[in-house]
Amino acid sequence: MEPEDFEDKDMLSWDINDMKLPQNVKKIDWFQEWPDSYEKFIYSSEDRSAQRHLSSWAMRNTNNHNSRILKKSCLGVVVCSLDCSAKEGRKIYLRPAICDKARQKQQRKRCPNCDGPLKLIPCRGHGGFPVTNFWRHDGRFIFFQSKGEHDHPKPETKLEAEARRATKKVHTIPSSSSLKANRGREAKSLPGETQSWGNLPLTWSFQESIQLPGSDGGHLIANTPQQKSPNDCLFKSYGLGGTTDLADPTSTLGPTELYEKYKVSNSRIYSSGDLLQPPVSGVLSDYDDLQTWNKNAAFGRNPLNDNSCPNYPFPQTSWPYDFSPSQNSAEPIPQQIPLEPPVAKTSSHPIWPNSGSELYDEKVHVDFNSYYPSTACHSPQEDPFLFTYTSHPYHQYSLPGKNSKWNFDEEMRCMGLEHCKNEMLLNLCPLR
DNA sequence: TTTTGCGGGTGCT
DNA sequence: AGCACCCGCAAAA
Repeated sequence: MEPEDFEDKDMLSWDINDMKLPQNVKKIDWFQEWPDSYEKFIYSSEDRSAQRHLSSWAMRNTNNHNSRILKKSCLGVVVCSLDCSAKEGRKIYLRPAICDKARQKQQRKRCPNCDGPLKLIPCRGHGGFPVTNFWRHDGRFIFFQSKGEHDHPKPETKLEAEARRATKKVHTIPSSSSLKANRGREAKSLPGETQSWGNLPLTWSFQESIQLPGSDGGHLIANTPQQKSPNDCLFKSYGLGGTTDLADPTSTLGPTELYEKYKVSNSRIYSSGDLLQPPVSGVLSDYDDLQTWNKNAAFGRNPLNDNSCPNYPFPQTSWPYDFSPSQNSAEPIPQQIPLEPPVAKTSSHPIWPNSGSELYDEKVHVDFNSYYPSTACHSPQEDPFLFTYTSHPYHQYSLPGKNSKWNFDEEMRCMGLEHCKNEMLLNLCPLR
């Protein structure tokens, strides 16, 4: 079969090992942050996340002696061997280091919660072997195929793990007396914390704060068997979206260009009305450098270039599919991105008051978009929370149902997490 | 220091 | 041959 002969119904019939892969792809997929089961996706070659073969699962490169197809296998998840529970019963699900050496080193460390030994739960979701992911670049697309179904909880995401390390560094660098003072308090509150694990409060609290159970886009909005990327969820949740217009030759903006176009200045995060705000008054005292705060608070996540849907423009209300919150959560939502030119309309995002109108600083960014992703887009599997904590190892929040329009206050109340809201800003500062 | 990709090599089926 | 996995290397972050 010639690539050109592929029809929509054949879009799923290809195999990563096929000599020829479909090239007349009409719909490309949203980047999947948590691909699971036996799935296949076709991403745009412009998709930065796809280009980087990203996954929130801890995937390590595996040599398959085929330079055309990149193969990665899952490393599983690192848990506390004592099966301790942190605040509110949350479990420890750390991201295994990808590097063998780093992973060995990691396993010698202690549980950040109880100081107990850590253990690695290997992935055996593919016939007893780790789940494997395959990536293949072909033409204008990047083909992805996963084999196996993860049989373990989700680890923290790459960016979350990086943020944890970064936070640790911040802590190990005495920069001010106030910082030192807070260290003492923090150390006291976290007897199990080691230097290596650094600022757990930040990671945990931040997750807790950002995690909006009720806004679980994965279930709430998309509610498809497979996980949606953070951005995916967000866009769907708010009826937002973008597209890579491969069908329209007149389109002058590719995904990357659109991404650049919609970058928002770092200063935006301090705008009134933003979900995340800079540390205030006393809280801020711990951080002389706002950027430092900003960086930590942001977890360095920017879906636009590091995470999911990196290439899709921000807010656009006009979209071939109705991803509005009102959509029945039980209804499957197309996960594919039709390659049709979007009708660009200006819209105001609930948490990006002026999103799309200003530019993000690529280096110091707060990416609200990506927050949801790992927090709000959970598969029915288990929920690692942003930092691998969860109220229940395999918890799953109830679905708000049709009227899932996100209301921060309401969600917090409904989920009995009112305190999250109250502590949110404080939690954003790792040195509180 | 860690991630990522690559590739040589080995052992198993 | 296909697969899993080990190892080391190099580039990049």
